[in-house]
Amino acid sequence: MNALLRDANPPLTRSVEDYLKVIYHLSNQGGFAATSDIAAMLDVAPPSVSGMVKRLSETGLIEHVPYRGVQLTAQGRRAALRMIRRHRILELYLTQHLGYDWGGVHAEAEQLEHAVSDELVERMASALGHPLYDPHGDPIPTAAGEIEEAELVSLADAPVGLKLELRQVGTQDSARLHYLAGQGLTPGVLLTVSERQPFNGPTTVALVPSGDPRVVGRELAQLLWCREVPVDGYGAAAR
Amino acid sequence: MNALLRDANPPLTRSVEDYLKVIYHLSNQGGFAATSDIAAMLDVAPPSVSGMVKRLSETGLIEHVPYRGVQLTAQGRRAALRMIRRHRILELYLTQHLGYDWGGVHAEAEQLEHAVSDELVERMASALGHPLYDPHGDPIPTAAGEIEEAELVSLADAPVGLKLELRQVGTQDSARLHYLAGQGLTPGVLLTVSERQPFNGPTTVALVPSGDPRVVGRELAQLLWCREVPVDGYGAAAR
DNA sequence: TAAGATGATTAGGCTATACTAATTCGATAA
DNA sequence: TTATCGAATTAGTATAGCCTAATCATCTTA
Ligand SMILES: [Mn+2]
Ligand SMILES: [Mn+2]
Ligand SMILES: [Mn+2]
Ligand SMILES: [Mn+2]
Repeated sequence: MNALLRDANPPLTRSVEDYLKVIYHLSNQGGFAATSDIAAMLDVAPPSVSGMVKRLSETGLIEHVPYRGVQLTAQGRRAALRMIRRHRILELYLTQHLGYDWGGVHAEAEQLEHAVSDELVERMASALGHPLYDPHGDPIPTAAGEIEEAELVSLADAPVGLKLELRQVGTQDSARLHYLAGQGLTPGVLLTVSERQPFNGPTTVALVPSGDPRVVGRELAQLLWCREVPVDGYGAAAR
Repeated sequence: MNALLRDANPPLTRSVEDYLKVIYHLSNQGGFAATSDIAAMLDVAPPSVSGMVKRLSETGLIEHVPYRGVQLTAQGRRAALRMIRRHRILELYLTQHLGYDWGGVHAEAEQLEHAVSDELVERMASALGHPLYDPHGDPIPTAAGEIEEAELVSLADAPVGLKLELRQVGTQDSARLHYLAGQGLTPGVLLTVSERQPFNGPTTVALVPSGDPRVVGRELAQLLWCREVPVDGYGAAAR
């Protein structure tokens, strides 16, 4: 078959969709996604990434600077955000309508995101009342491809004394998620930073309004992304 | 990599899963599924089927008699029924919980059946109350791999005068399904055969209890599979 | 500034799945 | 009983993904 006659815009394969998502996450802060980081996140060998990168840049989904890394083009970014929308709507639907807990949804959504039709995604979004956040607090991109960019501080960096709303939990690891849920540390919770031990020590917080203390080690604290709340306090209701 | 060290039981690919399903449907009545019929149903070229048939028989999923066709082994049959269970539960879930109509579910389920986990399938089955039939009236295999074998007559062959319950609609074509639904011809409906024109002519039925007449051409009548109902009449309630 | 170390790429191969063109088998019909 | 025809198979090729081993580029450090 003549290459010129081949479909100019074939649908993306599931591999390509996953590559675009991880490139989005790795280059989100404006930088380049490195080959080895992409390889690690997708659990493939670095040469596999080099090969895929060649194809993706030929099709105009990414920009490749050899030995530096890659970034998404506008087209690639649109495709990535479409996948992220699907993934997060699926996660929320599975928790809200099918009894999944937030530690178990990720793996299921990782598969389903490639199989659902646009129609099904939008039907689930409707059934959920067009939600803005997934079960982990991550913002759901709109169908038009816009995504909320919140300025959040990690609990590991938040100064003592601050009152915070926990907004996002930055892991998909189900053991960590289950532990955090057991501690009552889920998106939407209010807390104040009561102290922090030196030398990368744990952070102690007090839940609001109960006042219950929680001691959070640095590894987990780095995963807890928070929004500062005015101390007089109706920030959560205003969200 | 040494072939002997490769995974002895790799998960089935989506292609393999679809081949097994169509072989099941084509060889259901005990016969052999022909290469060209498999090719037509999967919309691939016959040599592609020959190649796949070789691999599937090497892995013990089918039995191949060259130039005759193929049949499923016990293992292949189990795999096929597992896919059919997934497909039918998905179809029913999409219609019952997400507002799909019965003409639109098939294509969606055809993709999702390969992506859902066993856990998700069983959660959907629970949410549906462990249903026995899909939206088209087809029986849903159990998780253990058993399937109801009903003796049904096609409306095209049913003798005049008989009282019938419409049980299954044997097509996935959405135009035909929409038309039939518009005529009130959906699984569970009761009807009596009032007359049939000769020379492959249409069959006229009366809906029960309304008595409304419906004239059904031979092509559609052949798709309507019915169960005979005792004339005194509580068959439907006993189902 | 030259050597390592580290990370990226190229070279070469493998499997799954499809295709077209050529060939072969088997059933039917002269 | 053989010629023929349609179905099935084989031969050969392509693409998407992945791999390991070898090479190459860039950054760091002595
Ligand atoms: Mn995925
Ligand atoms: Mn999430
Ligand atoms: Mn179906
Ligand atoms: Mn399918």
